[in-house]
Amino acid sequence: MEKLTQRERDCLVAILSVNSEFPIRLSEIANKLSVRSPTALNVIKRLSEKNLIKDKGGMIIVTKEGKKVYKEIIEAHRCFEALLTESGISLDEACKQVRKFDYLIDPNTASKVLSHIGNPKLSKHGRKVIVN
Amino acid sequence: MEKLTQRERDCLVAILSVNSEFPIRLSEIANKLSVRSPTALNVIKRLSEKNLIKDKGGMIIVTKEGKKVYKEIIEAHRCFEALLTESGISLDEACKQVRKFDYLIDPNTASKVLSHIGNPKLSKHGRKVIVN
DNA sequence: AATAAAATTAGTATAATACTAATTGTTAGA
DNA sequence: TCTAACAATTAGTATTATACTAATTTTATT
Repeated sequence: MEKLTQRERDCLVAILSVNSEFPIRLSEIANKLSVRSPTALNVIKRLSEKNLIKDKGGMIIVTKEGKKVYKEIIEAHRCFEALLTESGISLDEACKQVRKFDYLIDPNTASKVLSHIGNPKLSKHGRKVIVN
Repeated sequence: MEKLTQRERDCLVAILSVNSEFPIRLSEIANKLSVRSPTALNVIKRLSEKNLIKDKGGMIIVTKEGKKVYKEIIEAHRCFEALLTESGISLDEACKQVRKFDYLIDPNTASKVLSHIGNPKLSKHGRKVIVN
């Protein structure tokens, strides 16, 4: 799998972190990324070229590969977010920090570290560990 | 401080990780980064623009700020490298992985995590924790 | 001084990022 | 159904980081 950029990571996470059952809109993505829609569309195109999403009748569909990559990012995120909160960093700050590198962590590495720190499922604040 | 890129990070680390007392040569930097000299020179120029290094009579001098940034990278590197090796990842692999994100870690975050995991000075292999 | 090695300049290219302006498409209300 | 509003897309431009080759200049070493 080709490496993602920070923007591509944020975009993929934005697409898959929607609560609603409706597929996310481009304008909503643009909003979440704080860019204009042509810029968002550009990121979308790159994610498509990397086969992480597909355009299915005007709708953004995340591919199997895309879901896999997303899960790996989430696992790495959870892992390091937990580490940071356990080190005394606030959940918000931890999330903000970890976003900058979770997508760079090798999945195998994340999984080993996650075991090492005891597979945390919840942040120590009792809040479910959220990615975005 | 402006954010560094991966290349700029590698370059700064290369410059300051030389054993010899002689200032590093451009060709040596190019070699370490596996790029041609014009490319290396380009990175050097960007580091200069960010006031991390200076050209002092044809010699590359690292500024106070550059040394500070370097130390922060090293601390973050040591911190996460230790975490990874403690999780059962080989030192070589840990180093390789951590290089990809150590320069993105907030120094304050690194310092807190470092305390949390017990301020490791040595890798569990008994080798001094090396950055490059 | 002559040659070899190193550094630099000039020129080109690509990928990622981001914008505006203009156009096309869609949709919901009158 | 028509149209106004909103959404998506295209076209065009710009910047930054990255990287190359070829040519030139500078610096060392015999």
